[in-house]
Amino acid sequence: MKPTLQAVADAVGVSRSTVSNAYARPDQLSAALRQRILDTAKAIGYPGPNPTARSLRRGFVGAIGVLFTSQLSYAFTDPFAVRFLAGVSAAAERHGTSLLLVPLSESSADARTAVENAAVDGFCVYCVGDETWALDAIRDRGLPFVTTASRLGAAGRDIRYVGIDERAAARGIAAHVAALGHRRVALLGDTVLPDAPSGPLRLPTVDVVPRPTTHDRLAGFADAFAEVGVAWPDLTVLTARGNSRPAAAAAVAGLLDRPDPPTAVLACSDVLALGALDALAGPQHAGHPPISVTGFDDIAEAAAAGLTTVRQPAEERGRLAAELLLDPPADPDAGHILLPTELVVRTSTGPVPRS
Amino acid sequence: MKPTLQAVADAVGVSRSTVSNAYARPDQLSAALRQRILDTAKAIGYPGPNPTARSLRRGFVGAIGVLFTSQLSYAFTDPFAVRFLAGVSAAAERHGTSLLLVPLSESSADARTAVENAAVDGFCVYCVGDETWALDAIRDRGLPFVTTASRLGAAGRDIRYVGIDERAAARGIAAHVAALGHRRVALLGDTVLPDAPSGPLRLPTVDVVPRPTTHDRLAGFADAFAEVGVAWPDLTVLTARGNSRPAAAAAVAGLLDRPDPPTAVLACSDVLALGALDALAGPQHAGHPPISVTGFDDIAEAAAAGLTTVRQPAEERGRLAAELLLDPPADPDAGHILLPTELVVRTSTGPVPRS
DNA sequence: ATCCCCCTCTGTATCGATTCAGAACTGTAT
DNA sequence: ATACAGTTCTGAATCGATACAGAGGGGGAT
Repeated sequence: MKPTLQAVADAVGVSRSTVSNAYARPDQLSAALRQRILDTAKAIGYPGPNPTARSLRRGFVGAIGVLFTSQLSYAFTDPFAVRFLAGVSAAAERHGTSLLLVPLSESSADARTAVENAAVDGFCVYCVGDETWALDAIRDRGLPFVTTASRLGAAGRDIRYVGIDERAAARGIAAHVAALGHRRVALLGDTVLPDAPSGPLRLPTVDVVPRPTTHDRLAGFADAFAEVGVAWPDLTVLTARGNSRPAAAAAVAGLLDRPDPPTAVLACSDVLALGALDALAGPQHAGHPPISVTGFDDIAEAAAAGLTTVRQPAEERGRLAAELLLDPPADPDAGHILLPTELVVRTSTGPVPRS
Repeated sequence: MKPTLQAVADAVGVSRSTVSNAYARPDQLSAALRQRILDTAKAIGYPGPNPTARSLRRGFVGAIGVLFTSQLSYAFTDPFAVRFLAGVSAAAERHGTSLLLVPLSESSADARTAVENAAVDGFCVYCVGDETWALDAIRDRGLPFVTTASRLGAAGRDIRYVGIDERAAARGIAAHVAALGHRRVALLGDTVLPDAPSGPLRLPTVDVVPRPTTHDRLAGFADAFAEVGVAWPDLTVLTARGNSRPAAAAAVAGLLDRPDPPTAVLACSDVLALGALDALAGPQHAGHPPISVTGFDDIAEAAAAGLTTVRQPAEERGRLAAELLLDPPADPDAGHILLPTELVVRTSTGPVPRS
């Protein structure tokens, strides 16, 4: 059994309070006694005040939870998520707060338990899907949180939120593509519908897409093309199972054999766009006219690949989310942040080739 | 004030134990009563058992700490560290354990406190430097841990360890470079000496290098060149402040103006190697004979850059570290794992150009 | 009818600290 | 000598739950 505070107190012959003060409030006792206590503690192998007991008594933990509404191990493979995390960690670091990464198993019941069992003072929620259970679970626990879910952000509720205007940004990059003359285009999203296999999809309207981010970006793309006379049914929608390069490549490859392949592919993320480029770089497409590709997020690889994309401040998003949580602004309106985005035109887009 | 277990017990008219059982051990009470308790709890807004109190009583937390012996926010910018983390998180996920990322401020006193205050059941320590304070602090707390520090690993102590044979792997890639005929080479390491500015360094012997990983890799490089008759003093050692591309580029650029530039640069990490390539791709080097470059780790960018490097299983390293911590093997020898590495030859290395 | 067992539920001790009002002591001014 | 102010330390209450032995009641076997 490890010695406790009490054991040290007994060994020194003082009260428990005094030993506690020796650690947490040096000004409450004489330096000599404090030293004697610390020495004795070391001598009997006291590991220092138990953090859990301290948290219980003090009423706070000194850690914030980071909740990815997907597998945690996936998060580390997503460059955008990693940059978000880097931002969160920078803010936490400055604040001296730890970060608790909460793992999620598949079943949502377990996921709720994971939220309920997390010893944290609040949550940063990185929303990948349309799940509200996570927010509900946090709210039920009465913990403060900040979210990145565009739908909730747009809801303008009292929910603290850091995001971008997904739809407007998407419209912007799509307008660029439209201005280059593209009219036969494919839109590529991650898990456009929950269980659809990678490939083309027929959707009555964009509003059936459950994931808020995917929905908003697709809707933005559609907005821009609607303005140049291309209606929703004339757009090809591709889904990739999971935000992965191979899945995106597969989805795009399936399109290339068709009689009238698109002249441009607009992806909902850079990772998907890179997958599209992979497909276009393959032998299947060799000799055919080039197809323009756009991404979203501007991850590091995008520049090297010459990808035209939408830049959003990823670290900033994480940093602000954590700061909103760690020192909440007095003004509730300040808890609702929309960050600017920027269209970055590189070499992956060009005018429609005349055939 | 949030309602407690006791409040629910009072509201339902049962004992505290019964309410506790309703949450943690459904088999200990009738389904009907359990439902009534859960309903009442929801009605009065009880947030569920307090995780901190539960941990205190149960004696474990359900989280493991991940300690980077450097700024946490740096860790997310290092591709190798991210892959390590991905591995740790995969294991944690499977085990239903959370990950506590402990932030470190500059001062080592604060850093110790950070370790002392972390509410965790054990630590995975990702060692970047030669710091032993972290291990000492963890040991003083009496917590189990697993480390990646090669020096400790090599020490063959009872410390649990997952790593690679740094020196042998480094010797392998250096032998490849030597076999290509290179004799005038530069070795590039991250923070070879703590406070040296980026650029060349004169070291009496490799053993003055404090960081274990950097030391072992440089020593491995030197081993290979010693075999072909190039002694330590004939090797140029370059240091880059921090494992960053620009710092590496700066260090290498400083060498290009010299009368006898090296024909090869062997870097201690892919990030540094990419920096070296940046410098060589710049206008300063245009028109000059190519310089071979090697990296270490085989991060994702390495393949795209055609970098010859040493592949090591990064996720695997993290995964095994976490598993060693989460289910300790009965056999103590099994707690000491050396993973295989592989030389990956790409286009960044070639024979010495005849001038 | 008696005994025994099982199923539910309760009471109390306990996890390991922090907090805060106040006791004891010391020294200084009146 | 008395009062008063500081400093240093103590005691008891408290944070919010879990564990475990055991009480009480109902039903089946004998």
